Amino acid sequence: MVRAPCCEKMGLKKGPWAPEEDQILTSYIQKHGHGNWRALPKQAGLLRCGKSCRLRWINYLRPDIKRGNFTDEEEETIIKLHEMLGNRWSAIAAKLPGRTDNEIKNVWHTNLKKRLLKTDHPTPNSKRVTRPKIKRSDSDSSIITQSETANLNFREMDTTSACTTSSDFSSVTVGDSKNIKSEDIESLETMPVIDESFWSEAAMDEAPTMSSKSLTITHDMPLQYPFNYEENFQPSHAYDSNFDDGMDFWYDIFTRTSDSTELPEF
DNA sequence: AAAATCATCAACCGCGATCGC
DNA sequence: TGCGATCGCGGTTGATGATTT
Repeated sequence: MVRAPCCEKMGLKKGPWAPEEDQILTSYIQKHGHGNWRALPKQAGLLRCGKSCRLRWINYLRPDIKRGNFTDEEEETIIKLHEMLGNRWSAIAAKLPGRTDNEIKNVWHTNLKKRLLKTDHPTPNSKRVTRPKIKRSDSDSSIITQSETANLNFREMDTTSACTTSSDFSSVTVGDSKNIKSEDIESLETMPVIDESFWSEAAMDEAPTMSSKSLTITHDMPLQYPFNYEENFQPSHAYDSNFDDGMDFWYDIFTRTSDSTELPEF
């Protein structure tokens, strides 16, 4: 099999993405989705290879990306999952809504691996020095600042309010927007009862009703730049393959329920 | 203050898996 | 069923800012 020539040989651009390119890619996916990554850049008018576009979208531009530093709980989850799954970053990412495999991989190599070498039993509350997020360049600074700002502003949805699209579920978290602790993955005995209809096909199109009052669906606020999410974004286009795995995970959690209607303390 | 070193993370690369003709 | 095209994953690199010397 003959490989397609790499981007450089085709005269395509490499390296960091410019805000204009982000805008073009975002607009295109909003309007048309990403049927064929390879054809996308040509159709969108980008001098990038499809691979690069896909990576940019998945790791950075997707509206359901959670930004900012990892919480202790998230880090503990990664450590635990890495014990179980090894370097299967995409599988680990599927368990951490809003986080990408690339991001998790980076965190593992730059932070967690070293921490594990120092101590066999790291504690979530152990004091750590967290370096501030690096501002990579002047052109990127607005993106990072606004993204981080956006990340601080979760839009909490009432459990009975409408979740009309699949992407509404893409950042599902439980227990007051916190993430799952590693121990909870092993012992999930007190989870809320979810109506079966929640998981039905129709539920993706219609507003589901959940029986647990303590379950909260959260949704990351869209990035200020370059999105105009509220007006223009079509959530169906945000669908990602990892979403299936993520849903499997949540389904697994919620089906292991007891009579309790309260979530465990995360 | 400058140079050297370290840490971070976006992006690239190559390969195996999967898809579709 | 075979084969080419495409996708997605994991490993790696390199640019850049932070910290240390």
